Amino acid sequence: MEKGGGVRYWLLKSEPDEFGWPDQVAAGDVGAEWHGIRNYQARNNLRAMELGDRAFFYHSNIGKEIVGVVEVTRLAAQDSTTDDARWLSVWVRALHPLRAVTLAQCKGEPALQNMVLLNNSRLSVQPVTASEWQLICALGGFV
DNA sequence: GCCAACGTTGGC
DNA sequence: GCCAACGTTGGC
Repeated sequence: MEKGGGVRYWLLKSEPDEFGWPDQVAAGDVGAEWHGIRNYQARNNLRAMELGDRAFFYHSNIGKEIVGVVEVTRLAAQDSTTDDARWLSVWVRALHPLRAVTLAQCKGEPALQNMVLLNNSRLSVQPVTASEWQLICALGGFV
């Protein structure tokens, strides 16, 4: 568990008809609470996030594509949508839109074959490696 | 709408 | 602690 090694990278999944990129953008610099995570692995990833960490915003089900970059603005704390102390949420704000990078596109990239997105499709909060991050940013036109 | 993969629950 | 049954997620 590397600590203090600078910004780390993540991927957050949301169904766009529940909460999509436009909703995240509309939340502005204050951002929005990333709530509703009820999976231990995902929760542990939330807990590992630090201020300033960046995450891809992924549209699951509808779209199946990475559509933007968000930044962590509040550390993990009690999820406001439950009293159950096991569940945490962070806050994130929209940082930059991406030209959509589709799941199919990722599958076609040899350098992305080990992405969690391709190998554990059900995990809704995932780590992303620095090299994966850079490649997807390049594909998405975010330089 | 279907189904595979995965996580959780609960009986033993 | 094992494992069968069940529920959920998410790609197709």
